[in-house]
Formats: sequence, C-alpha cells, structure tokens
Amino acid sequence: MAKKCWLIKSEPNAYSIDDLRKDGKTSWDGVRNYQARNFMRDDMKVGDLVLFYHSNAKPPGVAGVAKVSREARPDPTAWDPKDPHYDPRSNKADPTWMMVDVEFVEELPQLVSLDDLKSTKSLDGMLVTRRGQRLSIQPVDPEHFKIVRKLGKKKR
DNA sequence: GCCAACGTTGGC
DNA sequence: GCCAACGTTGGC
Repeated sequence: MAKKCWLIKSEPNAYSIDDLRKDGKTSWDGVRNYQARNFMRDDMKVGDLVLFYHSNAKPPGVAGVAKVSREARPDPTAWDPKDPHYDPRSNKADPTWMMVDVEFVEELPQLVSLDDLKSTKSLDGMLVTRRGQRLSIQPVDPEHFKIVRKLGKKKR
C-alpha cells in the first residue's frame, strides 16, 4: 500500500510548526470530528507525510511538513473534565475519540499561503482551497503534496 | 426522519 | 469583529 498524504490544520496561536519543531513530536489530541477521527483511526499509517497548515493565521497556509509517527490510539483528553475538549459521553471502555502522533520533519522556508494554493493551477481540487471546508484533517493527493512542498522551498 | 436552533470554524 | 458554511443537537 502506497503511503498516503495528509493535511492537518492548527491555529498557530494554539500550536504552530515552531512548537512542533521544539517538541520533536506531539500527540494530535483534541480532534472532535467524526470524519477526522475516522481518517486517523482507519487510514493514517506510520510514515505518512503530512502538510502542517496554519489556520486562522495571517496569512493562513502550509507552514511545514510532519509525518505520522504512531498510529491511532484513544485520546485521553476526552476523559479529562478539565480539558477544553472534554467529552462526557466518551469513556475508557469504549473510547469515542482517537489521536495519532506526528513528528516534525521540516519547516518550509516559504509559507505556501492559501492564496498560493488557490492560484496554483496544478493544485486544483485540493480540499483545503474549497470554500467552507472546515475539516481539520484532510487527505492530500501525493502529487499535490509534492507540488506544495516544492513551492515552500522555492524563492519567490 | 425532518429541520430549526445553536455552536464552531476559519477566511476576510 | 463579522459572518457564511458547516456539523451537531434535540424537539416533534
């Protein structure tokens, strides 16, 4: 099975590519959307490459690359009443929410902004450029992944 | 099962 | 800060 590629969104105020570089790797906890959960649980495999996208940023865009370093397991923040992502309906016997670990690969020297993604013809169809697309974990065509990574390294 | 109300996301 | 788009909830 060929490796898949992904895009994960994070608000840099909350957790940025710089934070990931400092941490080396992190558990991608707090995801409370079933579609995103399913991608993590069913499809994300160790070694899969990930575009790290800064949402709610100025400007928003792909800031770096990470990779999946550990497959899905239960997300313990769902059981913690003090956690902002606490979900009282989840329980340890039958966990609702899952997380993967992601590991820092590189920061892109040039942010590939949402505008760049939209204006690059060869990236037509990327989910993240679609209006109203809120999914925080999205599959990415491996060709698109390569193009974005290249754009992020090109002097402009 | 429908759908209005609500909360959240995220670009602008 | 605004608000359109979306997912979820809950009454019926």
